[in-house]
Amino acid sequence: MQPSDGPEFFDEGTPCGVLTTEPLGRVLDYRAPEGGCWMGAFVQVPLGPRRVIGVIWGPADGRFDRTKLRQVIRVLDAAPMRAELREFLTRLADYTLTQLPMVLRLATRVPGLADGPVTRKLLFRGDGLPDRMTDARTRVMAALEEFGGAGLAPSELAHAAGVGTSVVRGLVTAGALAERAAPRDQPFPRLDPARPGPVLSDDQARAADALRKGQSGYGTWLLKGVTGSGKTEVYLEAVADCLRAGRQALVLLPEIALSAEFLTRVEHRFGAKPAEWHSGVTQSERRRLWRMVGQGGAQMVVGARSALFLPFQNLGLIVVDEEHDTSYKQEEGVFYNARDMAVLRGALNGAQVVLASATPSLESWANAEAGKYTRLDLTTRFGPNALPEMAAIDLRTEALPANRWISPSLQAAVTARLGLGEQALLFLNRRGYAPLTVCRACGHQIACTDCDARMVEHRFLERLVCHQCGATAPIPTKCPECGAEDRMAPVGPGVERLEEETRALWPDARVAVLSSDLFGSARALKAQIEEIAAGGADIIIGTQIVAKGHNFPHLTLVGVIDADLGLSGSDLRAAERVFQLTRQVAGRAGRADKPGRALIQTSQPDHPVIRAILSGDEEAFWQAEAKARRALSMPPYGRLAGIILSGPELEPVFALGNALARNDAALRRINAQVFGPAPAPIARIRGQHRVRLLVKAAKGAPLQAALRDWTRPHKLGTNMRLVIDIDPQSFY
DNA sequence: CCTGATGCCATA
DNA sequence: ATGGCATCAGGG
Repeated sequence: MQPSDGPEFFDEGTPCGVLTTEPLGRVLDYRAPEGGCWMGAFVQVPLGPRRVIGVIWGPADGRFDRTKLRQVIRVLDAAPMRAELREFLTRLADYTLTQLPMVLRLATRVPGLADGPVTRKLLFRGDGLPDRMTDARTRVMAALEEFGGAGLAPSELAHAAGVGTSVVRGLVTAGALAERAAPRDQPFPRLDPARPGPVLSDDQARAADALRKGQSGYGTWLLKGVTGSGKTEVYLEAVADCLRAGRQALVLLPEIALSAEFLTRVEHRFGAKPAEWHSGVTQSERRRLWRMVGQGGAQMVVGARSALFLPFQNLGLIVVDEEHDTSYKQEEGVFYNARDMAVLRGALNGAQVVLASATPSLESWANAEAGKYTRLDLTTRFGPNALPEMAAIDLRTEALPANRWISPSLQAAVTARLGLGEQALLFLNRRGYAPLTVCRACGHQIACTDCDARMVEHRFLERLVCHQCGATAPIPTKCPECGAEDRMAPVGPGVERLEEETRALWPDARVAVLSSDLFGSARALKAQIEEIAAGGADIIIGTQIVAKGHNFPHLTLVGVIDADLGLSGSDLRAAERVFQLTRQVAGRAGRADKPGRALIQTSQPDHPVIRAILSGDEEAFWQAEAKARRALSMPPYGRLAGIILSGPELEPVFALGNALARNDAALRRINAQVFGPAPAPIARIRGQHRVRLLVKAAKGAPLQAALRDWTRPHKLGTNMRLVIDIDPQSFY
């Protein structure tokens, strides 16, 4: 486990480079400890008055006065970090513009790393004879005979014998039982890939075969199949091949999809459950998993995105299930997309990567088109109801009354669903009450004084809000232009106004609105979503956040209020979300045997994207969507970066945003454009005001370097933060 | 990220 | 003078 010499070994007292988990932005030199140390070793080092954790990262830099070097305190009891993982962390830090120590932190987040070898006391047969035998004592010795080959903890032994722990203690004192220290962290039960798998359909067998033939070195697959088509069985065959080759497999699932059901399926296939890594796992299990993964004592890990940073010894396969799920994007601390980073880690480890989804992201679809990924399609559908009934409501022929946005056809459909006790979702990607406030006397439109943008009425806040700069103003009763009293009128719908109309149409229905600005915290939002999923609402009104990886099992009708909004480029992924939402309804219909329906209100029913959605022709949808994105040079045919500024006071945060927007020479050098500043989707989190800018560049442009040059000269005020979000998932 | 040093101000 | 707190630089 520990290399004892060679070029990667540092003899006691010689300088070596240590990367700590403190945000220093550079590797520090230390003298090797007693017994020496080696590349990748986890160590404890003195830093100022403290002791911190680090990893031997390379040879000493040498510029620091050698006589002033402090010594590594000790090498920690953990398998050294392999070169592939060190390279992965370095590349991830470069790509995401995050300080390397922050990324190292992700790979060292394990309880008890700084502790010595963790042992526990186990009992074995002792040499002594007990002074007297009782019935209870006989049972204890018999239980030890039966179960105690590898030793038993006192409580386990007492439990097995059906006696109290005092009986066991008495036998220890008498010498009939001996205590010995044993490592606490035991290997995980072996998985047996030789067990017979399920009988696969032709489709599945073909896909599994292709994966098997590819099992040498790196390669990425896009495994596409509708819900219920058996993607899991296919990739579990890839896991089986990986295990047969003696390598480790990692299956990533969106946090929300991690379920006992999945673990049971693995157990059926391989005879034992895999190791689990996610936020709900206890500290001691996390420690056991982390150590066992590093020693080869865990063959298969099922985990959330952070499992990507585990110290695998011989990683042969990474599966990213539900690869389109937006929760793979971490938008806090280190901003990374676990799906993309899985591909990077796979490449560095010479591992296979399988991206699985019923509705792949356009990014993955395009990578398959470009030949970077190999596509595997499971085409078998089940039942005639696999697709929802989809129809356009042509707003050119079905005229809506003034200030109404729910057409009679949609209204009738919702009423029918409510009668069946099912849920309906009305999708409108516009926050606030009304996007425009107009004077009916003179036609004046209330615009932001600082921006070229109209003020959006937010009745919830009782203010007009500029979505560009975040400025707010009271809702006027008098026209600022002509002075007419009480002639100001809200024009157009936002979700708040749609809620008003909905409550008027269905006064007895329980209506829930999901819009990012109505929630102070992500947690409150998640709680609300879970309540709705459990049936806590009859009608859901939502902006794009409703599509963020959540399933609503009672939902059978989706009404898209204004599909044209998704086509105008205001939100990059709106069309993709409309498409995924309709597919989501399709999944429900197939499983619950309830016919699903999607009604799309549009005034452009002949638009290629709308037509593709209506026809259910997925390839046509992607082709159309790809064409639209290419025309705008948007991802995946262009690059984006979000800049998030935050601080306790709004004004200085905006001032910095404006300064950045003005001084964009470094961006212009690579022909990148900057948009904003605008309030972030969640404009205030934990008292911090958040403002964001968006940078758009061509696909091949050296974006990271330009962003570094651009932001470096700007000094941040106290308590202000600037973070860069490469490939942002959501933005306005 | 922590910590200890520094400096400014409010208070004894 | 003295202590409290906010701000800042340094860490090998």
